[in-house]
Amino acid sequence: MEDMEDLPVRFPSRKHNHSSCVNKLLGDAEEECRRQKLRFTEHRRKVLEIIASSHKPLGAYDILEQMNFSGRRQAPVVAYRALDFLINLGLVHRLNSLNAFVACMAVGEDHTAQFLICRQCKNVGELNSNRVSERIEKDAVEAGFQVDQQLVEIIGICYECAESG
Amino acid sequence: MEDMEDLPVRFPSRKHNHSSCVNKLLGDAEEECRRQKLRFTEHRRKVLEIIASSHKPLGAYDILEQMNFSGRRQAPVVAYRALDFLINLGLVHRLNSLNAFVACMAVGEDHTAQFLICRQCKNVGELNSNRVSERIEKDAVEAGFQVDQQLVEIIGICYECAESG
DNA sequence: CTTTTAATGTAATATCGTAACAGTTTAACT
DNA sequence: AGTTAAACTGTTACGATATTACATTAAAAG
Repeated sequence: MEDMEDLPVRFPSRKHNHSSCVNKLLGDAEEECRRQKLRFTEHRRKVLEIIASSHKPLGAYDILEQMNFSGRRQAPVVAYRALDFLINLGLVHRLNSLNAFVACMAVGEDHTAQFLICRQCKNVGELNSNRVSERIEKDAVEAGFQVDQQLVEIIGICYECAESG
Repeated sequence: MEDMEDLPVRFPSRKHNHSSCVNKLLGDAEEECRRQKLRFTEHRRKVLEIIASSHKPLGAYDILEQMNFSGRRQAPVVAYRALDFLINLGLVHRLNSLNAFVACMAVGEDHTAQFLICRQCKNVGELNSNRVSERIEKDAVEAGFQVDQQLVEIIGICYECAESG
């Protein structure tokens, strides 16, 4: 009989409250940085805020455009440095098929992630299926391969887009 | 009880015969083009040959470098056009995490594919696990997502590299 | 043999990402 | 506090990846 674990998934509804999820993520980031004695600098906060304010993946240069606090245009490396930091902390994920970035939707939950990319509305959701990651791990090992990292990106149509035609 | 289907996997051994796999792939390509009434032009043949001659993923510009038949340097678009063609035909796969390309190892077998990328020897193998693709499909659907395409890239250490330390 | 479709040649440019190095801020330790 | 070491920032330049646009040529279909 099949393992019936619950299947966590987060796909951003069209009507969910953005500002609350941004605030949660900023809070989590602050806490995590305190715990690990890392610095949550202005750039890092700003980049996280920008990414968290959209569930559509943003390119590094999109982010950069929104970083002109002082009217000054930042150099690309500024965005990339902050992104590296946030990715290492697990607060941001990189989507390889899009060269773009999204906020993590399951911070602090010790999760695996597979990304659900809607090619219509462009929103990205996060499937946190241990069944998928375990299946991959097992089959890779059976094939003689030792797994360090899994990248799973699933392209298709989300529930809301399927409904509205 | 668990489904015990066989698990096809191709990881290029250090001592396998390259020229025979190149020839097979070129033959498959010709046949497939005849069937679909598509043109297997010089550029396309050359690009496929270059990719098939290596199990290490090649970037578009690496390929380009090897295309200097006539001493003439080709424009990037030449490589990208041939790559698009070969990818649509299923003869070549793109690895998103590396911005690079590899030859398909299971042409004409109507297969799903997950890529095994060895971070030591840089060879890339192909796991053709229907169990993995079905698990992804099921869990995505259960999460309300309609799947069009799956991208699965697995980074780790291959069997031969694990053996030799 | 002409019409239409597909492929090529060529140039320019867009997009994505990193290296290198000097200067500044922060944290940690006398 | 003053010193040192580590982390972060500013800035410039550049490298790597990929696409657009358009004129030309070759091939297939009628």
